[in-house]
Amino acid sequence: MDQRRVRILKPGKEKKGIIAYWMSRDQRADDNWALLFAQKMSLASHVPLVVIFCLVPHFLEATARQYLFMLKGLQEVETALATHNILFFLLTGSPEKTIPTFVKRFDVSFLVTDFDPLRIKQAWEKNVGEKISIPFREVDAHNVVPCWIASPKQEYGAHTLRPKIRRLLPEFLTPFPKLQKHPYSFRTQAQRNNWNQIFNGLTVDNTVPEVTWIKPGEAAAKKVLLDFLRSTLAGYGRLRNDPTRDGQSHLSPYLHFGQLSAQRVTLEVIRSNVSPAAEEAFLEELIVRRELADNFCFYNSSYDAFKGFPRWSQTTLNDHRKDSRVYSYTLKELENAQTHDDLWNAAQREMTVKGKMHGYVRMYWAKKILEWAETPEQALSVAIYLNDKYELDGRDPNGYAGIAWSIGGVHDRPWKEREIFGKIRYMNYRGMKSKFNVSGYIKKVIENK
DNA sequence: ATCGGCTCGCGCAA
DNA sequence: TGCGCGAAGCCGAT
Repeated sequence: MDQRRVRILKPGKEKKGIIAYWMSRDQRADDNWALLFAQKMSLASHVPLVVIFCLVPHFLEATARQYLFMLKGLQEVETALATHNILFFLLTGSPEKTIPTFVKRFDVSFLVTDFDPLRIKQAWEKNVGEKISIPFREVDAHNVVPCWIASPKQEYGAHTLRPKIRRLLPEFLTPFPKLQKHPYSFRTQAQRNNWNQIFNGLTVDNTVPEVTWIKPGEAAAKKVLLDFLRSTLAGYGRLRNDPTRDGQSHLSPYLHFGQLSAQRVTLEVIRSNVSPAAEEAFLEELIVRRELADNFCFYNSSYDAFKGFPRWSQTTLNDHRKDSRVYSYTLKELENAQTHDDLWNAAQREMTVKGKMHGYVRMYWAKKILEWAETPEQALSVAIYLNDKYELDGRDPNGYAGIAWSIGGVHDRPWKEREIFGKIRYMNYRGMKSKFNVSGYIKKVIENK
């Protein structure tokens, strides 16, 4: 494995004792560079390997929809790890407490975690590091090109990140070694996790129910990937922006929870021998756009705030604060899809019912919130609130970057100045109608197809 | 249907 | 210092 994937969070020499991988963003047994790295270290030291996951109650306001998708995936991870002689611990509570306690209790000698650019994970890592005295490593198991290697700074747009990724891709797009059956067993009194008890004990928002059109877990993810390669990839470039067609990959929930590796998807797409145009269109989204979102969140800690917008955008939005808003809605009205705009209502309804709004409509949806909100700050917080509450892949850098693009011109350029938006790119109903069959989309959402 | 202008600033060439 | 060009568009002219 390329050592540039690994960052040293805490240096130090390894003592005797087991090695632990604190799994967080990359919730899978296969194709996981953080797990593979932890196993390599354990094999070199001839010690057992364990995997820990910290279940945080009320994580960033996540709902039953997201918790159940995640936990069912983790249940599968436990089984897969067990066949490799690796124990899986599900701890409940804040990682800042549970991880150091675990390290002490089981004499962990070396700690590995996976990379996540969001503030909360970065803070957890910092606080865990301060409370332990063993070496601590972070592995970027999510991106094909590790975030800090792709670029050392916040990029201005896809066009500045793209050439950097392209140059490094041959170095990082390598096949995955197989996880080995671990030869060193961990003897402990720890009992297997009681999943029913975990599901029933959840004290999260139950008003947002599970969805059934997409199944959680690594096995389901691989099946969806196969279906995509077989039937959708060839037309991806042509159909992905038409929400009345089934032209998307549907992989984002799996990628978000790390139930599927973007690098695995890339390898399979290339192996599929699809046309170069379709391959390029899809890899642009899968790699360049996703890794740009990680870059944005990692290097801009205000990724969900007005002050995280580029200067020109803050200036122009400030110039238009006093513009009169023609429409205005309460959060409840928005949440219940009760606006005058039937396309917007359909988009909102698609999200609340399916847990996934079509990518192209998402831009329109967020820009309308800016148009109707009293301030850009309110627009931002409402869009993030709704996205994180209903989307299966809420709380993802992709979501924050997408909303910042729509409302704050992040990774975009200025356009013709107008009311409220200032120089932020404008989108309207007329434009949507010229791009796809709006009434067909609305009908499709209402019929829940 | 198609085209240019809108408007900012990076990044590279010179 | 100059210049080309960019994540998803709009608008008006032709």
